[in-house]
Amino acid sequence: MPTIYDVAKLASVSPATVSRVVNQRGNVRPDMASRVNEAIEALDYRPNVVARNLRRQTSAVWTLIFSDIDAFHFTAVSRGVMEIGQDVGKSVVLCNTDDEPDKEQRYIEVAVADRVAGVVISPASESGGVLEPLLELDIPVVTIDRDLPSSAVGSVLVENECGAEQATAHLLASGYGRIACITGDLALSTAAQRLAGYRGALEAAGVPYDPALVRTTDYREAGGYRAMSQLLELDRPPDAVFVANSQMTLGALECLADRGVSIPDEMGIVGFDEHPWARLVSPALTTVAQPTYELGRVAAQMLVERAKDPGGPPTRVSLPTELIVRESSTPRRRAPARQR
Amino acid sequence: MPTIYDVAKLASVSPATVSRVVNQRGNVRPDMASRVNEAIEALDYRPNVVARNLRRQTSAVWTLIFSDIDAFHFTAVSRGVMEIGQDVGKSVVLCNTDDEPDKEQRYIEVAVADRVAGVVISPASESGGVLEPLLELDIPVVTIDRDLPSSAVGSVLVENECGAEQATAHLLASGYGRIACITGDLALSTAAQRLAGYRGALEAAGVPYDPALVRTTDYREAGGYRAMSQLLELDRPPDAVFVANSQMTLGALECLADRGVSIPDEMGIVGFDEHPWARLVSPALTTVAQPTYELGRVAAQMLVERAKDPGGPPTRVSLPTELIVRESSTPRRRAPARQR
DNA sequence: CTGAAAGCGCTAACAC
DNA sequence: GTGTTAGCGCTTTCAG
Repeated sequence: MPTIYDVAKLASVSPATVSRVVNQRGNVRPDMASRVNEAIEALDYRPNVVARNLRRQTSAVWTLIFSDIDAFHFTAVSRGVMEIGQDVGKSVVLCNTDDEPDKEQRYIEVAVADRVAGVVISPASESGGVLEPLLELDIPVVTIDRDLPSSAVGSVLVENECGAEQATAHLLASGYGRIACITGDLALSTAAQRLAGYRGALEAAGVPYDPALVRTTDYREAGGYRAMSQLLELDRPPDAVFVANSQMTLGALECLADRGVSIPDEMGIVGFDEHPWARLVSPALTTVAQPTYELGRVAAQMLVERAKDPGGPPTRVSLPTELIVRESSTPRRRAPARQR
Repeated sequence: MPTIYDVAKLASVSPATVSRVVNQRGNVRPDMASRVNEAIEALDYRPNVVARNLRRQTSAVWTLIFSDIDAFHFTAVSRGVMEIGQDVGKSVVLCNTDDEPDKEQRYIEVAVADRVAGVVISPASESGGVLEPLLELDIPVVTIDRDLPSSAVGSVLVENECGAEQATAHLLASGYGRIACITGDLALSTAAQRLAGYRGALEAAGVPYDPALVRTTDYREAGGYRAMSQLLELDRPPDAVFVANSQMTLGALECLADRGVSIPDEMGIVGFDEHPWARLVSPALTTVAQPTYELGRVAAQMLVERAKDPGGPPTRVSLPTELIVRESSTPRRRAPARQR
């Protein structure tokens, strides 16, 4: 592979001049420039970005560290990030922590060692400390999805509470009376906020809060199935359920299908997270859509802002959700609430 | 940020010794080693991988270039790659070409400039040439999903033809008589192979091939919808359909729902690609499952093999599919084929 | 406007 | 077993 010296020699100029041509900095006499370009062409020269980065003390890489396992969320967010990345010449390296703090820490170590230009992370460990090494190096960090208490970092979140409240209020308005909530580990801000939204809606409607109707489980499909089946075994089972993420919603739907519970008449359901298949299950599923793609874009945007102005205070934004009403929450005629 | 020299000074040793300790190469007297480690600790030293890579002329990055847009396929494959990557200390940078050859080329340029350690790519342009720059630099390349004619590169494909044949044969065996096929642009090897499998099954069963029953469209949801609706408008519409990818399957299902065509009695359907929601649509969808995760793992594995033995001939493997039979292709009683 | 030269931080011969 | 030293390929002052 030819180096900048080979090009310089062939074009009978100094490497500095070649560098100027390649990077379009400083002024170079047109005839020299074209001589250089010819040499580059002739040798098929390609600048070595590793060397450039070492010299410039910069990097053209962002790290995207994901804890979530949902394929759609993940894909949409990373697309958002990559899109902005492409505009500003950044590559995106992807890391999946599977929600394991160990893995998360390892990936952060790697990001530090690589001196990456920025990190977007949905934290697995919701305690601040993990990000320290990054911050020490002044590497811009933006958290997404989940909040971090201590953060001196940017964050772009979703209005989970508001979204959950809307969903629950909608179920109420549709005539359901005993509404359950399946959510995740309350140590996760998303799970806690979505539960809070659920409670908020009940309160606002003057419906008493019944802890028996709330299940916290892991954010997986199996958890959703289990939680739903427990709810059905209650003495006074619910007549509707708000499920706080899409994987648990899959599980819950499956459980309802297995038990032969008919939606939306015997049981109304609203799930968090929009998916291509939401329209296709029958009845079509009402969902709380997150602006996933935007999430990625905004986070990436913050990274570039922060790189421009490292001094400024970190930005924190919260993006709105959208309730998409379909059939699973809109009974033709409300069945009377079951009494035992 | 402290450098290796700072550590050396503090530990009163030479930078070479620090390097030896950090990389665990060569022998270092234990007492020195611990002095070095203390200094590392004290200064919170973190090796600069950029400098190391420049010196060693290596890189710890793989590039994964994707043309496909399907979130599940994409996620599963990249997980497979990342998993192996983590085992061997490689980071994975992700690129999405949206099937645009321009973007693909740009990403390849970047991979070259970064001197990455390997590239996994599902080619957007199915002509070989694009990979030249990579091969010139002896960067190991493995193609996935799609085949490249000219390839001096490794490849891991899926037995598309066989999978499609099984799917079609299954529809035949279930009693369907007029089976249609919705596939993608035939310039894509996957689309062509899946069509070939369909034809193969018909032939094997002695069923005449009717071009009117074959639709080629883009691999998207809208294309599937359109194709399905055209098929329904035929003088003699099909009584079953094999759809060559998941996005088009979504579209086709939607169309069938809109038209009130009942599955599986009026219309049987089998889709390529397995998804979490396949069980949940009703009736549950019969699919041809690709070993997506394996695809990624095997491709990554090839990258490491190839790095070990750059001389050897490129490996080419083809992974089997699995037919997952559900309700959408298994009518209770076969309705008599419609006559016009 | 161009060239010489000094590093960026690290590793690997090569001496000792 | 350890230290010295010369680069990896590039950019960027600083002179000219």
